[in-house]
Parts: sequence; C-alpha cells; structure tokens
Amino acid sequence: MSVQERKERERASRERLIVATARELAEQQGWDAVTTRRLAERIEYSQPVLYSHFRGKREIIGAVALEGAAEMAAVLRAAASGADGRRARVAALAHAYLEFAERNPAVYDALFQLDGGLAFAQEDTPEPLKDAFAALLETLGEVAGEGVHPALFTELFWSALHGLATLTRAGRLLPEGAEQRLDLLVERLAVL
Amino acid sequence: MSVQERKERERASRERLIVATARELAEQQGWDAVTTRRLAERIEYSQPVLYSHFRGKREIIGAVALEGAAEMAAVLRAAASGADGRRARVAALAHAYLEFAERNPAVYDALFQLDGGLAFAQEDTPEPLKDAFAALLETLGEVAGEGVHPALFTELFWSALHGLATLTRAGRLLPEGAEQRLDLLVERLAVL
DNA sequence: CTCGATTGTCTAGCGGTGCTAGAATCGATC
DNA sequence: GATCGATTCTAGCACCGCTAGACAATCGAG
Repeated sequence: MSVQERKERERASRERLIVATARELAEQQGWDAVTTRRLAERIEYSQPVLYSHFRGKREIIGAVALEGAAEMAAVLRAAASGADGRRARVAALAHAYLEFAERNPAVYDALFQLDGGLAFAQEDTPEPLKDAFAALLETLGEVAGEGVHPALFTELFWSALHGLATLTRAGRLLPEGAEQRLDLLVERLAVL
Repeated sequence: MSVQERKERERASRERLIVATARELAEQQGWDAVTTRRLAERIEYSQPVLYSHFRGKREIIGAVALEGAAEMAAVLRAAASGADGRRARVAALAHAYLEFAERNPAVYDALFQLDGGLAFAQEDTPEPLKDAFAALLETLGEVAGEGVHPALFTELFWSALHGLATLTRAGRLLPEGAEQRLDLLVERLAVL
C-alpha cells in the first residue's frame, strides 16, 4: 500500500501548492488576477487539475480563507498574551487585527469580502473560523461589562474592527486618524 | 435649438433608465446578474449604447452608488429629525442606517463593497457622498464627547455601523442579537 | 423635395472568464 | 514487456466586458 500512500502524499502536497500559489498571486496582484488559467500555469499543471482538488474557484478562495483564519487566530493570541492588563490586552488585540488585515489584504478579502462558500455563525462552521472568533472572545469577553453577553459584545467589537479595516483599505477614512480611532474604540466600547 | 434640446432630454431620460434598470436588476438577482448584455436587453437597446453613456460597467455601478448615497442621506436626516433628544436621535440614525443597508443591499454594495470608481475622503469626492457623511456628522458630532474631533468620531461610529451591516448580511453574526448589539453600540460609543 | 453629411445604433467579433467532456498518456501490476 | 486503470491534457462550451466598422435614420443646404 506504500504506492498509494505516496500518491496521496503527493496529492496533498499539490493541493497545498495550489492554495499557496493562489494566495501568493492574490497578494501580489489582487484576486482579480487569480484566474484558473494563470493559477494552473503557475503550478505547472493544466486547468482541469484544479478541479480534481476543488469544486471550483470559490472553494480555492475558501481554502485560502481557512488558512488565513488559522494564522489570524495565532496572531491575535500572540498579541493578547504579550500585553499586561485588560486595557493593554484589548488595545494590542485590536491593533493586531487591523495590522493583519492591512498586511494580508488578499487573505482578509478571502475571509470576509469574497464568497469562499464557507458557513458562518452556525453548526457547520469550519473549525479555524470558530477558533479565530474564539481568539477574539478570549480577550474581549473580559471587558464586555456587566450583564452583557461576552459573545455578543465580541461580535460588536469585531464588527467595529471589520468596519475600520475595510473602510480604511477602501480609502474611505482619513488615514491620519487611524490610531486615534482605534484608541477611542477601545476606550469607549470596552469596560476596562 | 428645440430639436437638440429634445434629444438631450431623451438622452438624459435613457441614462436614468439605464441606472434604474441596473439597480433593479441588482436588487432582484444580485450584481453578478447585471451583465452588459442583460442590461442592454432590459432597456431594449444594444450593448454599445451603454458605452455611449458610461465608460464601462464600473461607472454604471458608480451611478447607482451616487443615487443611493443621496437617498441614504435623506433617510438618515429624516430618521434623526423624527427623534427627540440626543440618545433617541443617535439610536434612530443607527437604526435607519442598518435598515437602509438591509433593504437596499445592492445599493449598499455599489456604495461600499464594489468598485464604482468613486473617490472618497478627498477633494474630488462627489457631492452626494460628502453629503451622506455630513448627514451622519450632523447627529453624531453632537455626541463625540469632549476633546474628540466630531469627524473622527463619526468615522469610527460609521465604521462600526458598516461592520455590523456587512457582517450581518454575510451571515457572520447571530441574527437574534441585532437589536442588542445596536443598543450597546449607541450606549457605549456615544457620549450622551 | 432631393441629396449629401452627420449622427446614432446595431451586428459581429475580440480576448478573456470559469468550467468540463473526451482523448491521450502515464505507470503499477501481472 | 503488455495490459489496463488512473491521471492528466487538449479542446471546447457558454458567458463576460468591451469595441470596430457597417448600417440606418435624421438633418441642413441647395
């Protein structure tokens, strides 16, 4: 059975290559540039090979999103654990979130702007997505305030971060106010 | 010169028809369904006619966005002026914003999710967009709090609303918490 | 009232997209 | 080394945004 195992390994490796290449191409030239033809060329296979791994382009986006969610969760936890005190932790978390969005725009788009065919806020939500939310919840749940459900507070705080991330990137907000907006958000929304 | 005037009127009327049809089609079946072919067929002209009015599809989206911005500004002002007291005004404004986004998803997408080729937060920003922001500012500027720049506070509050609007529509937030999230946002972020 | 010029609109087609049927090739097994 | 199943490729579909060039309708001058 070793032959079959080797084939499965190679297949899995090729799948990782597809996802990594899609992500790389998207970060370099935007998701519009990620066409099945270009992607196939970059991995040095023909187009139909992509469809033996994924149902379609949407699923490839979804795979990038899942990978990104796992990374984001790690980044958020690292930021939170590197700060002392509630206020500092929340500020570090918020800052890390926006920085992740800014440094990985294509991944952020895959997660929240594009249709990756992923389920959210329900039973069959993939684990990495639930975990990324959990990472937010761990820090934000502490500052929800009395009588406020931690998850609901986290949803609200997250929405604000998401709004800042997307509107900033779309050039809809004055760039010089970024830091002040973030301070204000932490100071006002969180019960410190 | 009456002939020329009539032609100009007819041309302007056809342009309105294009924008209205694009909007209608987008609300009915989503922006993906708004193709130049389908749009041309609906207005009973051939494709190239669209390009005698707009540089391309992006500009048509932009036209829908501008129309939507004007409507949104009116809706926001109406909501704010129909409430007494700061707290009620802010709550009414926020509620009206989210309701507009929910009831006009295609217009909201044209404004903030899709590329309509419009400038933002700078000199050459079209008037309706500046005015929609102004409508927010009129109510929110009052509750920025001491030492906080009203425009910056408005940007933050708007970001939170935008995040709630987009994440809600994408099914990323638990639907039953909508009202509570909104209450919390108003209560915490605004200085009442 | 006719005729040429101008304006307006359409047909047809370009290069691109996501995706797939069926041919061709590869490679493990006998 | 031949066979046969799994794998990969070639070629093509219907659709996309957009445009060149043919055509028709309209206008102004004689």
